[in-house]
Amino acid sequence: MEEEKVLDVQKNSKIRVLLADDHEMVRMGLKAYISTDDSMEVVGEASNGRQAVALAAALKPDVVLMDLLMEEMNGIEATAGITEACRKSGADTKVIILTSFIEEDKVMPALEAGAFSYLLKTSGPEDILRAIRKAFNGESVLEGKVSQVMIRSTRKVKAKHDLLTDREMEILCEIGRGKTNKEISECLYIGIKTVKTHVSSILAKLELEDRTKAAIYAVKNGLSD
Amino acid sequence: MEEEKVLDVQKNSKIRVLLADDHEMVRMGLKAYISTDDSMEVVGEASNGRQAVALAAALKPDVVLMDLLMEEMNGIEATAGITEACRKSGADTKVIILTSFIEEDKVMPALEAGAFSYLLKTSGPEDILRAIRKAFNGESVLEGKVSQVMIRSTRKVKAKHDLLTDREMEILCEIGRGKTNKEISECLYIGIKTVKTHVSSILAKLELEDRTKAAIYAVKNGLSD
DNA sequence: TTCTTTCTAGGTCTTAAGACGGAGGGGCGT
DNA sequence: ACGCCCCTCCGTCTTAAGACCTAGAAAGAA
Repeated sequence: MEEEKVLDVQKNSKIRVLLADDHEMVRMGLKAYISTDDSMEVVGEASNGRQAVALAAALKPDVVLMDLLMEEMNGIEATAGITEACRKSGADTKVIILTSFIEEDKVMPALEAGAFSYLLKTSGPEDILRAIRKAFNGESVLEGKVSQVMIRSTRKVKAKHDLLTDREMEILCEIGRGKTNKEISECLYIGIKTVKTHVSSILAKLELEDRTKAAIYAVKNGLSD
Repeated sequence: MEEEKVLDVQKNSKIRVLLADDHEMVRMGLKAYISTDDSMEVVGEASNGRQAVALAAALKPDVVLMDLLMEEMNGIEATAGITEACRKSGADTKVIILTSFIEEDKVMPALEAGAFSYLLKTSGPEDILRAIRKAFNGESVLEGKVSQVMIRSTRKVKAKHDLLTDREMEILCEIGRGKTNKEISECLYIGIKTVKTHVSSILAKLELEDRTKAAIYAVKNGLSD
């Protein structure tokens, strides 16, 4: 019995892990470490978000270790894509965010996108292996500082700016790039009066007083690159 | 002849590499990869800048792979420390900066501190091994984008905003927090006219057109928390 | 169809912003 | 003592910003 179970773990039910990180080096490090643990194995590697989603759909891994900063498609979008695909296919893939910094504004979006755990790369490899095992068993792990951030974020709930219309978002982005109403009207091929109208409703919706505050909002929320 | 040289490389003069990165994972990845190359070996690992300097002094490695973001002492300070120690001891340790992002403001300081090469972690491991060999042979490698940044940085040399006076910096910070002239005048206990004067000279010095652009500048340069 | 939302735009009015020029006092180096 | 820079403030003038109100066209939902 006992032996069978062990065999099970070793042969049939190793935890299947997909790595998603654009740094080959990081993937190697993770792979090297994961390979030292008999209960899990790396079944695939993705170097960008798009690949991660595709591989997750194809491989149906138990766990995805996901970096947030990737080209093509960032980790949050990829996480959303994977959980969405899971919901449809009935698979049960847990996404563990594994990133370098606490980017306050990315913790909540990541969790909303369906991330199961959130770890920092500063955690030792042991922590990561533990998190993989826990995720497989349905237990979520949030790095210490993450929960603090969550508490601060809970009352925010949602980004205010998603009550903006598409057009308003465009204009907010331009404000965040420092453009004047006139410049915005020229680059969007609309009248300056129209721009003013949009700006007014942006300020009202975001509860801000002037375009300068709107620009700061845009920059801090990464809306204008 | 040829063979002797090869033997030399394999037996006596493996390139001795010191790793300095606070992520154990990254060190593992690098170590794994370097171990696949017979011409080099990892002789030590440091998880912060202070350790890196100490180990470099003790081990006198040929090459140090140095991350920029570390606790205790950052990569730039550590690089400066190592090159300084080298100069005194006559050792010839090459420091290769290996970091995640192009942080424009850190490229030049790193090179000034004595960094020999500058690589991004997005480079594949092959590039890194190549850079190690090249560094050992006295050949410097700058990742593509780095040279572009250098060109852009050469004329800047310094951040524009350090030609601002103390008072102007204070006011720029407040602008970056979204305050109006009136609010600034109140919180600094000066007249609104005075604020306007300062704002005008800030805009002139930074070559910006309005306070919104100044606010964006402040936020992007992290001047206003 | 009707109602609602979004995008467009015009008019009017108020005010914050910023340019430009002048000016006095204080600190600091030579 | 003199010049230079910094901080302070004044007045004037122009214009960009933004509030507030109105309104038409198009698209989509009820």
